Amino acid sequence: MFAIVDCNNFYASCERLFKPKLRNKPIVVLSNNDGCVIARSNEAKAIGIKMGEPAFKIEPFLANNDVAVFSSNYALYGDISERVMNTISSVFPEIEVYSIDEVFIDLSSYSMFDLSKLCLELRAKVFQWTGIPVSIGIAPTKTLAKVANRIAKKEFSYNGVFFMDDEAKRIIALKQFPVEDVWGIGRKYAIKLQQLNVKNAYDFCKFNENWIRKNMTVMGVRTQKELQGISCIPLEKGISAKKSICTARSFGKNSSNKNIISQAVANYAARCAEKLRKQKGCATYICVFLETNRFRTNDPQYNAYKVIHLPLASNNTPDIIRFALIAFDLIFKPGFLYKKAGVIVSEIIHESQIQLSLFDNEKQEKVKSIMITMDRVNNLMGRDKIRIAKQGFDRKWKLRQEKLSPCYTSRWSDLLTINIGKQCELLKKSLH
DNA sequence: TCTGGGGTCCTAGGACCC
DNA sequence: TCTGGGGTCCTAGGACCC
Repeated sequence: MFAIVDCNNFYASCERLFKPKLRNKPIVVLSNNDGCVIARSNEAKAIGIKMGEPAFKIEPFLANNDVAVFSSNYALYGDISERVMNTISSVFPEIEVYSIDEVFIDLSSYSMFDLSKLCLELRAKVFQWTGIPVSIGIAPTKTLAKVANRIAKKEFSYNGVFFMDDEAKRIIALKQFPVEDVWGIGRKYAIKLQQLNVKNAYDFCKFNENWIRKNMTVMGVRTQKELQGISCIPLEKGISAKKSICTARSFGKNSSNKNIISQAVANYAARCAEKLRKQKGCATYICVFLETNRFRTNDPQYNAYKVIHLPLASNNTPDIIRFALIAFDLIFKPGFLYKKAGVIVSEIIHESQIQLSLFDNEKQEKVKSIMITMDRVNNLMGRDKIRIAKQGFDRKWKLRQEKLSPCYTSRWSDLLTINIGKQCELLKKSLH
């Protein structure tokens, strides 16, 4: 048996945590650059705000409906996520953290009869300890657990926990579950399937396996088996090292200025190097890409990328920046208004496995110790306190984040202050 | 004016080998 | 008249997830 715990409207719930006034009010959280809606509270969903909607298109609507709008605050969400995960693993040690707001639990060592009760208790505990509401789906496979989770979330009578514990429940659930919502079936496959009259998860379960294998690869077959109740996707414990790492951003303002964009690229490269060091990996390839704004169809368009094979796999910031800028120089063309740039590092090997060269080992060691010191200082004093000159100082390319909430739990200066005296007065009043 | 960012996995097909 | 059979490796592109 597996469970999946999914935080309800996670980013919106995080924003609400420290602003009780927002209870029962519509909230949306925007993507980087305040671009699109990426999270909505139930109230926001109810008034018809769509996922992925560009913010500028619905600005008047948001204002008229008194919707609280936030820029995304990943420092806050990451920290709250960690608290949720820690709470869950204090109860169930066998977990797989699947995303910032989802976690799978292996329940095979528990008695079937206790599962509902245990999960209801877990849900209450997470809410009490972190303030985040969650939904829990329990089923014999991960894919079915995802289905169960959806039911737990939608049918309020289940109190946030739905246990698919027999065949009848499985069939009823699958029959009412749209095929496009199945975990592993995306938009493209859904369209093909619907054309063949496969409308819900139950139809898919019964559908021709050969067709699925041919058109959806073994991944599709695996999904089908999982829906039939045959577990094919095991729980993955531990954090696996990334095979590629990408840092890419749209600029707050389009730019054609080579200097400004190269600073942005240097900064993305620096982020990649940091992420590499964090997982003790060294990259063999580095790729830099540039994009103009594809929505401005009247503007001249130019998209380009360049991959460079590093002479020696590396994770030190000066190296990564240097090669990123070489690649950048090769693709940059003047005269275009650039919207976005990014750096991807790939073919990542463990730092202990780098092929050392004959002569410059001493230098390598030196750079390595500089990086360790730099990371330590920056962790303590704030990102980029020590940086490479190429990263620049004015940060003209930076994101637009006009509605950023405080980092309540991860920055000293943003801690909430509570006026106890006033709270006591209010409490007394309410008791009378 | 304004439209996100970060990943994984699989396969077909080409190039090459004997 | 007739033109084999078996393999590996790499990459681009397409699908998916949050």
